[in-house]
Amino acid sequence: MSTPTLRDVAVAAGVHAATASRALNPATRGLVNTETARRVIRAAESLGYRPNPIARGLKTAKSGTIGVLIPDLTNPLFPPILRGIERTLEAAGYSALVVNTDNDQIREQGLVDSLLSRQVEGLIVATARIDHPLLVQLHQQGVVMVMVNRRPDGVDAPAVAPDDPAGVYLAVQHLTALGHRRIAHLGGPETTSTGVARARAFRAAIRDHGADEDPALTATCASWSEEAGADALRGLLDAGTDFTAIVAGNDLIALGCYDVFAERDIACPERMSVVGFNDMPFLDKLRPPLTTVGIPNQDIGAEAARMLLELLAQPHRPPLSVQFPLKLVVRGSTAPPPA
Amino acid sequence: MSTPTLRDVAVAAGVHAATASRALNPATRGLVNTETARRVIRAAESLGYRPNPIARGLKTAKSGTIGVLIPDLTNPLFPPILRGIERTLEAAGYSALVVNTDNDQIREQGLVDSLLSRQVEGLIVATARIDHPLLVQLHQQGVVMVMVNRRPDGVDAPAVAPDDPAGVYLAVQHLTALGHRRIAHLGGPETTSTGVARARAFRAAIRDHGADEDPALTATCASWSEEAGADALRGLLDAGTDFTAIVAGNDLIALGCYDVFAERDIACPERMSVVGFNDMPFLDKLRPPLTTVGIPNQDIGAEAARMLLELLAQPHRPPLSVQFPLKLVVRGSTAPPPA
DNA sequence: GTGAAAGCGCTAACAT
DNA sequence: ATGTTAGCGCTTTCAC
Repeated sequence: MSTPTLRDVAVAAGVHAATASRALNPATRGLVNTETARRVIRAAESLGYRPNPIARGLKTAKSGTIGVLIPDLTNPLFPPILRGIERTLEAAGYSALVVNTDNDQIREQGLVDSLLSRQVEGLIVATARIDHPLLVQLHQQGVVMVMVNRRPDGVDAPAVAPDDPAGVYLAVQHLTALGHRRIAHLGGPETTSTGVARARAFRAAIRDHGADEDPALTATCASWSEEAGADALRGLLDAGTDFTAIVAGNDLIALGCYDVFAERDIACPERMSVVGFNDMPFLDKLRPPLTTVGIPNQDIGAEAARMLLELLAQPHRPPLSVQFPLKLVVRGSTAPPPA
Repeated sequence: MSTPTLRDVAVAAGVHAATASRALNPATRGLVNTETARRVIRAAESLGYRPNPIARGLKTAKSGTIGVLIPDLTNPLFPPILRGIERTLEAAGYSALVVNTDNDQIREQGLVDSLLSRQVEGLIVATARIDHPLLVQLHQQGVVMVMVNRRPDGVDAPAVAPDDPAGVYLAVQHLTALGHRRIAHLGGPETTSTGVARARAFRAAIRDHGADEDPALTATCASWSEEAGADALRGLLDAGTDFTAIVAGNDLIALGCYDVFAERDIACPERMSVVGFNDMPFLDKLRPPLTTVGIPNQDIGAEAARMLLELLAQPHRPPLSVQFPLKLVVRGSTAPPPA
């Protein structure tokens, strides 16, 4: 009385299991008599037959499953990405096996092992550090993968990422248009490619807009967190550096700035402007609402999944990477500098 | 040169595949000579053998996989729950197959079909509506499941949920202690058990604390969202109802109140206090920071997973439900009523 | 204690 | 166009 098997369907339709298989699979249905096919399909329906992808996978060496490596699902950046991934995979009959690595290399190793032994056909990796030996190794082993947001050195896999430089450019442009000349950057960790890329883009954008190029205006945060952002800002302030605006490496770092503003009674945006990066949810509820660079995360996820599916279909395509355009979301945390 | 199979290990160790299987499985290792077992294990290690759970599953009818139904991963309530689930499953050698239902019944049906055909051993369901025919049906079919947060009528599965009445009680207690007598409730939709339970608990708490029991003080939101919360509050205000504090059905609804406060120039907390429910991230960054009832979501998820595993191990256990204690997080959105 | 053999549900040659 | 056979990688009787 358990779930009916292909054999049951075949018996009910009066055919051999192989024929039933062919009839049920749209790709091979052409090989079988239309009338027989209809009969098999009807039998399958009336029995409530559902194919067992596990058994199929054992035979075809395809699991219909993609592994997704996320560092921390609690970071609001990732759920929309995952959403996009799932939608796309789902439409293609694939499922996502999602794991949280907690940015822990040991954990990651174990989780990847587990994914691989579960026969995932490919990996979508949103956890890349610049130096990422595990990924290099997997890539060499021929594991098909697509990177999201970041691409480590030495891994020649396609990546889909926001166009960070363009985003930073938008932020700096906005601030200089408001009249700011001394703009600080609170960058993400130098161990992340995102951190490095945004910092580099910041320097270029400052130059392009003719603002002050002062190395003292750049600080690096120990992590992408409020605390690290607050620490970095305190450092800048304590050093006596003079500036009227901040481009934060991401929204969390910008939130850290808010903490310091409260601590030291700095009026935002009157005395200091800040721009975040990511457009996390609920930023519009802050006081002041945070001006930030918005990233189309769901689209990015969807594109990553699309690319992976394509790569699986055509293993020898050149790995093209794509960059998504960003948009500045202007809210209340930016204003002209104090006179 | 692909990944080594059990047979390869067996050959390397000079034994039969069956023996290798026994040696590698801790549960059956006792059946085999200690020395042979050691040899097999060594061979497995040196070949980098990793068992194929798919093949194992085909034989044992166990996939090592649990389906998790989430309405919307973008809702910050769910990532921590999922975190707790994954941690627990992972420790037990299980993996989670996570799907977003978008609260869409058709979609949900399809996703559940897909999970079931992927042979999930059980379901953790965080999407329950009060009336949920699909779950009733699955439950009748003997699908093992555990509910998170809500339990629909007619489904006799264990549930792990926050102790909502206790949370509402804390909120009301806090407000009455501050001196509020006329307290409004902006409840969640009546189609959700959470909405109904919290509204009921609100009335009871009001009575227990001797505050005004006025039916006009209770409104129901069309959904658990900012917009719906704002709409409900506008309705109450427009009706001329008099009150000095609000217990919102959840944080999103409370955020909707903030919008209306801004719209109508109502000072919070001076003229109106609000308490949320859930303690979403970043609530402490709002102006004013939101007082809310905190829910140990990760613990809840972990417990749900634990219960499901237990249920799988002992199918005929009585379905015990558990309720998690909540704590009030007092921030800046609550103060004594205006004099 | 270990090997032989069968089979989980399905699909892909191969044969008819 | 359909049936036969074999086998994916593993576990589990059942013999020995």
